[in-house]
Amino acid sequence: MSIKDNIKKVRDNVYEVPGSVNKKMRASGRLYLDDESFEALEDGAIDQIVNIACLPGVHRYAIGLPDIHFGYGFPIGGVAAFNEKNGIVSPGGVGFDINCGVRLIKTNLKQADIEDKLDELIEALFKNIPSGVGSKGKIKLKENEIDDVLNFGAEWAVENGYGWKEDLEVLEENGRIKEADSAKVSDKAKRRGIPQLGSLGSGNHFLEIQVVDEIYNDEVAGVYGLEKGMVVIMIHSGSRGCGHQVCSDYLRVMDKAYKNHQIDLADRQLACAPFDSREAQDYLKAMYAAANYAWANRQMMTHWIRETFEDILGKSAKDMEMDIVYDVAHNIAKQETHKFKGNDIKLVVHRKGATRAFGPGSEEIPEKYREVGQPVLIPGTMGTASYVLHGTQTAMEETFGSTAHGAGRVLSRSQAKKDYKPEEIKNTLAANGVKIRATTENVIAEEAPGAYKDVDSVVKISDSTGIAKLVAKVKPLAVTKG
DNA sequence: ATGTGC
Repeated sequence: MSIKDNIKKVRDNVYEVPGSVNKKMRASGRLYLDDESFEALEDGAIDQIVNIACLPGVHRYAIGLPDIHFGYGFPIGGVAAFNEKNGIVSPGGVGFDINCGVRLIKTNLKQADIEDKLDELIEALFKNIPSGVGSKGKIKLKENEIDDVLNFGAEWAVENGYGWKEDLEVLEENGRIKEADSAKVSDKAKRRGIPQLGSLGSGNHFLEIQVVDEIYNDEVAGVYGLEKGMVVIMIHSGSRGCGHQVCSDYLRVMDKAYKNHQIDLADRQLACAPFDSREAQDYLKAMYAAANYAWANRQMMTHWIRETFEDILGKSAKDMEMDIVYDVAHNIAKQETHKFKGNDIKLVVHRKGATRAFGPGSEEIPEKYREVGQPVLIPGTMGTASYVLHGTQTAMEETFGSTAHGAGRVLSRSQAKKDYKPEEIKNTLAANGVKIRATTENVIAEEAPGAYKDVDSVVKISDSTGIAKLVAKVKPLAVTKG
């Protein structure tokens, strides 16, 4: 008997986990999957959806997105919203890499403009943007400056010469959540954050030079400033050791808190506290601070990417129109107001491996994108395509304005190393015309595309269910890996 | 993801 026997299909590519599977459930679950990925999904990830649906104040349903897979407490590729009145906040619902996210930068260059400079460009990017496990940034942050980074995020970066003032307009939250409070971040997290600011990280984090390969929606692509054949740059990076430490610190706090507040948990990894408790409020302020760190981090890398293109191509970044298209968070919880049965409900929306996909008219998105919905950036795996989608009204109604964030892992790192040889992967990439520069051979095997679910199908399910709609496909020309 | 184990 599998938990899947209890699940019924609601409509094409949407499954429901009934609230009756377990007596403790306070809501039902929803899974956005096609039949094939539903069959392939591990029961453990569905168990996690059931566990979340048992948490206090869970609103409507616990959601599994097309890239759902088993994670720490909460699945990755999931959304859960908890009512501020009687609900909880949980670090496991955000994950370790707070504000791991994606930024897309456009140019006015065509592939032909950079073709003979591509080797030089990727080599210089690899050199100018520190990457790898434990990598350190190249700036020397003063002890007291880390508080400004945590409290002001990308604003701090721009004020300190990293990038343009107008960059801030096209970042989720304008690159700074004002409720952040560095006083709630431990000294240990700050100590880890200080040397790492302005670095890419490792694993599936990357920096890619890409070309727009296909346009699915001319109108929206036009609004986002994208056209076929355009060279773009994508950054996939997070809050490094700083966010990791904030998560670890508050998991410990919450492990005590849930007992003190007498919250019944199906899994200790769901450790949480009531929204209005001191523990939850402290976590939110610290988590927002780590999110700000990640926005500052991507902002600094943006600056060095522009400098690198200027150096190699001999034109100014302004002349190359290296504007940011958008920047999205993939791991974050936010206080948001959502409509339900005609009422405004205040929720803490936990997105773990999920992209905000606010639809047309949302005041939270830049004015220039408001008529078409926000850009949704979904990275592929090494050497494969990435996608730009737009947020929709359907997402607002069904998924708290959220959609998938990428290709979920299907092989563990160790398994990937057994199954793939770095040399093979490099040859395959080369055959597809993709250049790669990585810190280690190891990471190339660990990040083999075969170790991940196909991003194309993830995006297709998002598009067909309407929780985000396709705008453009971009394909890599060259990639750097940490 | 991560000073890739406390």
